Amino acid sequence: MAVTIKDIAKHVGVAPSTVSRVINGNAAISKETKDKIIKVMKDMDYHPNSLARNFANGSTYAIGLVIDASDDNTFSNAFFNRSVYAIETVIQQNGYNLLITNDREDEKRPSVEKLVFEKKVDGIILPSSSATPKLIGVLKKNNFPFIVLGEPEIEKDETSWVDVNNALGSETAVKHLLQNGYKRIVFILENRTTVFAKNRVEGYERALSEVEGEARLDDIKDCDGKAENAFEITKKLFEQAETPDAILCSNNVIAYQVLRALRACSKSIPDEVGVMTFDNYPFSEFMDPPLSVVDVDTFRLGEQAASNLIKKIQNADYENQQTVIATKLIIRESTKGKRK
Amino acid sequence: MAVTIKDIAKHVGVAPSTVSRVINGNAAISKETKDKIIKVMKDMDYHPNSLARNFANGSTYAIGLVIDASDDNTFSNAFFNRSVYAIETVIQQNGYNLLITNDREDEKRPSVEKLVFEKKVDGIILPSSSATPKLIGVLKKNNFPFIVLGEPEIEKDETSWVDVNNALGSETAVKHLLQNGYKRIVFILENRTTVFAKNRVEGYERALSEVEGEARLDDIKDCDGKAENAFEITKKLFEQAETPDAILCSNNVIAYQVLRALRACSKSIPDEVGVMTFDNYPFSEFMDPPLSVVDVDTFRLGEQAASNLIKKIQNADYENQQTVIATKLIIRESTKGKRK
DNA sequence: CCATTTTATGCAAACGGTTGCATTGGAAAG
DNA sequence: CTTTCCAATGCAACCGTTTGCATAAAATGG
Repeated sequence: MAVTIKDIAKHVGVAPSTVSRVINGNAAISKETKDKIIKVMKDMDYHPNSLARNFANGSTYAIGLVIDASDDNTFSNAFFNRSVYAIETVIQQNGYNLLITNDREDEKRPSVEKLVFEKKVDGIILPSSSATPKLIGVLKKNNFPFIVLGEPEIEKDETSWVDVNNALGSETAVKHLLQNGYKRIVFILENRTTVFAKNRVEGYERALSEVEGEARLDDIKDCDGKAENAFEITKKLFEQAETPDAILCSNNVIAYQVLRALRACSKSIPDEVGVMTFDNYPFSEFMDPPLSVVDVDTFRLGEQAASNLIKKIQNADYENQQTVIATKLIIRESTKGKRK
Repeated sequence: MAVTIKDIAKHVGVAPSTVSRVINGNAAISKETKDKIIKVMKDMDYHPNSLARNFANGSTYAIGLVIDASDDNTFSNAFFNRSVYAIETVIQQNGYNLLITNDREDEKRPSVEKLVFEKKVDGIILPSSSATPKLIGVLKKNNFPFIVLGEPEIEKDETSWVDVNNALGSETAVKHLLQNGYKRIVFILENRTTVFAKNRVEGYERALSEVEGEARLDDIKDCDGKAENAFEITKKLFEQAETPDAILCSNNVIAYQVLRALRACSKSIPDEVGVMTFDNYPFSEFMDPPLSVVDVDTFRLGEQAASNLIKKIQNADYENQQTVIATKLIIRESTKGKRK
């Protein structure tokens, strides 16, 4: 067996409690004793057993991150990664560990609830797609700290969440396009049913509503979850009599398909058609032409979520808080302006 | 406080140990008692406290996954995601939880070693980039179960690891190109120094060595870690007197840049130049033209790693094992053959 | 029908820390 | 020189479960 706190105590000639106090630094211990204990701990290569520690403290020092397993889209996951990285960074700085669980609904006792009931984590972060009434109910009933990543569909005002200002993001994007001479702007989304998609649509419509009758509101296209459909959708757009002169994409994969389609139709960017997309993938800068984007700071998203959750864990009556993170427009070649 | 095993015992009128045995189902308990206990557990909404449980068992039922924090490449992480998903799936099926840590070298007591010393996990999975002599030393000294994701640079034969058959993968790819009439094949890598890159180069050279003097071995280009450099590299290739007629890319981002460059040089694919890449990104199928790829099954990679590690955790003298996963050639448009 | 084995259950120690309370010795205060 | 107070440390209970050993009851065998 490994060396325990008692071994240290025995060797130094003090009580285990004294050693414990040195480890936790939460009580007055004479410098002399302290130094002796620290030395012996080093010499004996002692490491506190976190199992025992957690048990005694009634805390796991772990926070759970739920991942929507049904989201098989590698690319959007890639994007999510920055958030995960941020979350991990913040909670580690605060002495917590990150426990990741896929949200599988198919089991009798869903794994997420298990984390709560069995006290496997001190708090959880979950994507809005996992924030079902059932789960939220369980969490609230148990007074369990949690925060939602992305604006939830339910109990918006009674839960903590962080999200990107999607509405304002697309509003700004559309306005930028309008200012650069583009008039009929089509918005292509991967899946219109999510909350964030709705918010983006809202911003899109808001921006267009300020312009006199020039915009057509049926110019919102849905890829039905398959970004590659954007290729056909775009091609069809340009077969119509009245063709658009700008396309706003809800992500980079769609943007890629749009670029392909425009090439196939021999449309030049940005002269004839402006293209803009959400999500600043590292490589949008190197696309052809370099893409203007609505940059979403997913690192800050994760950072906010994590620090918020930790506050809640450490202070039970920390009140619910909704944080909205601003997007940033990055202007590149693809929206440089329409040729008159 | 939550309801404990003692509360259950009291209500049923048995000893706590009996309840424990029912929970673990590892002893003979009369059906009658068992049913009574189960009923009361349900009625009182009892859930075993895993903190206490883990403590008593001396096990965390968690496995640690180390992520190379220095790898800021969102795209390769996206790829890694499939492995993470697989790992999570397998360990959850076995009753373990997944704990994720970024490998930060900058701290005094590196977080990875902390996981080991403080018994925060029962075993760890680490990428070969984190498999430093120091860490491996610590793990071995503590007889701590671990498995490396990707062929490690050191102690290849004395550690467990899983990897993709990179050498054979590129060998097959090159042979396919040769068979389809391409003669001078350039290999563009993101970073030639990693083990897996070396293995790929090895396969590339092996395939070429079987052909009579037609191949030039200086046809290996390194992007110095920046995939976007592939654009310039490719363009330069076609400014030379003797131009290549096929390009093998070490990942999709490179492939994308290569496609761009070829378009800029007005080279047609696959007529004049064949293009092939590693990693079957969902969208390589929708590139222009659809890309032939060396498909790397990262799901299986993670799956293997996880199940291997679990065996090792549950059976201390399970011997080290090296698993190499075959790649698969997926032939699409981009290597259809050179026009004679 | 008694001896032996098996089955079902209880008892209590153990896991390795943490922490409230008690105790001691010495310093500060009067 | 007492009295008071505080800093430093020890004692022992406790956190919730598991498990080896003991025991009683029931089943089996001869």
